[in-house]
Amino acid sequence: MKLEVRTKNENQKVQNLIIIGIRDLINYKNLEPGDKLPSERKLSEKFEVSRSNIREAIQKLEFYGLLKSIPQSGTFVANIGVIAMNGMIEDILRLEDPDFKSLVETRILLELKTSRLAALRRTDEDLLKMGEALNAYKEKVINGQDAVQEDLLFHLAIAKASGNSTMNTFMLIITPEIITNFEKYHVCDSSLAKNGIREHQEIFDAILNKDPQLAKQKMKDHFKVLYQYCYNIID
Amino acid sequence: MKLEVRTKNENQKVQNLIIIGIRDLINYKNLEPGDKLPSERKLSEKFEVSRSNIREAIQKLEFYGLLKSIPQSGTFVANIGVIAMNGMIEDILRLEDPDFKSLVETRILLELKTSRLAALRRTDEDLLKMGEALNAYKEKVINGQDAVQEDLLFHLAIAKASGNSTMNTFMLIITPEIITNFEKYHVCDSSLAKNGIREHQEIFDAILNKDPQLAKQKMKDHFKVLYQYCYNIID
DNA sequence: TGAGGCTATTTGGTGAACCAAATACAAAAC
DNA sequence: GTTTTGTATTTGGTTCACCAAATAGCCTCA
Repeated sequence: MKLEVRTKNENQKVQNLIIIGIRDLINYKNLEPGDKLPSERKLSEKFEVSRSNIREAIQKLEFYGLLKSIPQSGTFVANIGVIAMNGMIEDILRLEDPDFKSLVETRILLELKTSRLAALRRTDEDLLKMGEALNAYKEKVINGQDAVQEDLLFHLAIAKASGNSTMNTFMLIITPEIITNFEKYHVCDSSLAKNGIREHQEIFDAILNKDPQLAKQKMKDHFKVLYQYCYNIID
Repeated sequence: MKLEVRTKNENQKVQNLIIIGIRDLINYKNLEPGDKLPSERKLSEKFEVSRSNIREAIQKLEFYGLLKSIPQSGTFVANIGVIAMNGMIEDILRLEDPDFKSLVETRILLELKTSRLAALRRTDEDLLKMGEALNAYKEKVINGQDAVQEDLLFHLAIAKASGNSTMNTFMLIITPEIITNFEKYHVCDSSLAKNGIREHQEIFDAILNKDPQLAKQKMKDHFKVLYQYCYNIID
């Protein structure tokens, strides 16, 4: 087999072709949930790609919960039916990279909820962590330094305090992209940052006092400026 | 180097140790954003693990946007500062597996939004796909068959129509787990399913007529039963 | 006949060798 | 002194050979 170096884009294309192949295999061979896929070696032969490529594709489908690999045994179709399998694979194939606007939109949605949940569920330890993050943020802003990172870490602390691990994970996934774009577009400059201290403090207090409605409202206020700022940049 | 077979749990532990090692390296060596990490070989030597293990750990951090690998060049620290880096790595290490309750909670949050956005942004093509999914669902229910998959595919079609790729991705991530649990707990039995047709139709109509408020409300109604049902199971 | 154990094969996982692009560095050319 | 060119090294990616667990088939013995 000749050795090829592929660009990321080409690699993506190959992977998608393998995923299509696996989908067709499931359809054609009428594989039910729990059935075993052909071995990685056979698949690599059949699709005429390396075993690594096969493994990558399988890992991707495993990430989305469609397959399940078991060591020394085989790769199995997950416990969702063929219809859902086909639908989801189609969606995964067509999935596009997230744009900044969609990230901000999703962040706001998540955070209005996490702030509310945090007010309901926060433990004393959560509160301590949030306090630390808030102080780190304040200090930076007062010294006139850039505080985008500390800002986001405070928000992540809230997500953690929400007690919802899924939302916490999702916040972690979108945060780096948010930070990068904020720094790129100079969102959260010093003029915004001064209000930021007050707004963060208000959110913190509401969560401290276990007032979910107020926590959500204060988060909303906090995002109001940010949101408009972002949309001016984007549109 | 001796060959070991590790359980998934042990593997997780090793990976976490490597991630901690990388974090310490960044801190101790004061690596700034954009700086290059030691090569995979050197890291594998330093941490006394195989290069595969190093690559896995790097790929995980790359998934969360903290590192960036460039072929034939090196692995670089992402463009977020050391503070955010440390905070996020700590969060990633402590991240727990999502529980069903947190999944349902997140799903409801996402879908109230996607239905609203879909009503605002749906294209004719989106509508077509949603219609197809709805019909497939109806047919199954009328025939008295299990329709969990078709149910979820209709909801995924809405997520796609929302025009928000981030939310679409997140819905794809949680859907398989939702399906599995629903089938496990026999959520969406026939009694629920008959109301389901009407409720789905109402959501569809609201999106068709581009009425965001109604779409959200109908989605809320749809989840009301479901939500209580789930909570009875869980708690 | 069938239950238990033994062996050969198959499987996903792992590690080492290898690849080509990128980089670093020094020598040569101007 | 500066630029260019040639070469050796370094790098993440890729492939291949091997591992041990799991499995399947067969044989043995009761």
